[in-house]
Amino acid sequence: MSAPRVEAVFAALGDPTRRQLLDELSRDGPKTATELAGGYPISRQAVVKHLNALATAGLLVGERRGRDVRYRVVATGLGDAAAWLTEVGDRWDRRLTALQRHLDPADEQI
Amino acid sequence: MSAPRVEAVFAALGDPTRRQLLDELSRDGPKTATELAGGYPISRQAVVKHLNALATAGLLVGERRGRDVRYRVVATGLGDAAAWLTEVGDRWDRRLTALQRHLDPADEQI
DNA sequence: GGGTCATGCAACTCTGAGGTTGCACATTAC
DNA sequence: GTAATGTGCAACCTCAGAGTTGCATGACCC
Repeated sequence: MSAPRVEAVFAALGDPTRRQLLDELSRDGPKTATELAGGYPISRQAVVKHLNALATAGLLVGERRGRDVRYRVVATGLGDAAAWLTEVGDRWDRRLTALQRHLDPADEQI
Repeated sequence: MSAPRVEAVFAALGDPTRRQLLDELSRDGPKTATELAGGYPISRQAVVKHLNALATAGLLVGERRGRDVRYRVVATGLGDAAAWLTEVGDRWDRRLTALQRHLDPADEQI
């Protein structure tokens, strides 16, 4: 259940522009695509595509307000990805400590 | 200093095959490229490219042992990425609670 | 030595994602 | 009403990278 979520989140976060957008929205609060596009060397349409990718991954939602759409961060998706990272890291740490317990000095160092 | 590290880590983790490889290595311990390749529907060379990408991001190291090279996980790079995720998430949470404090019911709901 | 096995290197193909442009559709402002 | 502004849609282009194949190199085993 968490697996496909993490899948989409990392795919979305793989692009540096998308990380910047997420960063900016989390810092400044909700903005429209046109407002955001001003700060990047790419077209508004390109920004919209990135925002849609982030929204599909569950990291953003776009809320219509008359003529414009304001995008805001949804933090839950990030939590899942962070959990995956720490899980892999911890798993390796456990392996390391388990190995070190059995280790005689003649063996190669880990 | 942490920024370019995170950059490389997310770029590396953006590919599902690379996440699987990292997952497998963290679970089963060090393996060679040929051993790993057996479990995937792609060629050994493709696996090697992925392993190099992960190594460049500082998530793996390859250690030569006579004829073969054993790849093992390095957990530190993951920590940086996890820190970035939780930072963005926390930042948004702070924004949320700050907004809710100033909120009068007439305004739109966040 | 000769055979086997794993790695390394290089050239090549090809799909998909990032980007652009142009235009149509809504909504606001005058 | 009309002009201006923001969004949505679709066609198109380009290029990085995921994958392949082939072969050379180096280490192990007999």
